[in-house]
Amino acid sequence: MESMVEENGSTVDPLSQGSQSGDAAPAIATSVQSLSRSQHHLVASTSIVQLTLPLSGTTQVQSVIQPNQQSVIQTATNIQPVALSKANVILVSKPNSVIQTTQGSLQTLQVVETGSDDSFSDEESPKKRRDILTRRPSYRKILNDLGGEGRLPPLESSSECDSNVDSEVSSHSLHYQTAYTGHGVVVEDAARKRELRLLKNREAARECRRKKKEYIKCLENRVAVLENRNQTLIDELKSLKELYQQKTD
DNA sequence: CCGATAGTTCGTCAACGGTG
DNA sequence: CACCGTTGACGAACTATCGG
Repeated sequence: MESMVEENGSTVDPLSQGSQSGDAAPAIATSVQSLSRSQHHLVASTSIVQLTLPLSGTTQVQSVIQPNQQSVIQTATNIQPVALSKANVILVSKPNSVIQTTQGSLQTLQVVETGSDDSFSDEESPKKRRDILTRRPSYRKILNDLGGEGRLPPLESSSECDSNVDSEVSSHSLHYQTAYTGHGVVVEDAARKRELRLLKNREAARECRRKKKEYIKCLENRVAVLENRNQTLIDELKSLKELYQQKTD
């Protein structure tokens, strides 16, 4: 896949970035684990573009521009929200980056060094740490959240599939009721409960995989949008640079 | 055509979180 | 706490591709 390229030549791969930083950024990013056995820790940004800007030392800053919301500046190890109004252009000068808007107002980017990639404090419980690292909202929730931004439709309630399950299960249940007489009722009951559970889980797995595919499609669409937007911004940056160069000459 | 290999799909289990 | 839904992991079955 083509990487996100920025002024200073650094590249950002929107699908691998989060695994490098190793932190959780719920405000702007959602991690996906094990989309396939050879594709671990795919990370999707909910932003339109991300620019990686090397600053002093090892600190990196991701500039996240969202079309319908305030933009966010995030370091690789910690979230650093900076308000940027929509449609502003980010001009980056290194090493002490300054966020500059086209309206002329300057917003100095304050970078907080955290010292290590491990953004978890000692006070956080192992369980919480593990949850942050490994737990992920369901595909339904992720897609509904994305849909809430107004760019993606909410995930359908899959009522068709649910109703299919219900009808199939209920028909089995009816069948079970007729078998609850005579000896070995307990054993038979357990066996039928297991059968029912397997049936439900089978359907649940199908539904889960369907949602997963849908989610991946959304991510792929988003990548395409991000790449387009990235190119637009690169072009815009280039023209602004040329304009600036003409003025200073 | 046939066997080997890789990739995909499906069912199942287990772990976890949410809910009543 | 029991129950249920969700989803990662695993193995088996199936499918596609390729070289001999």
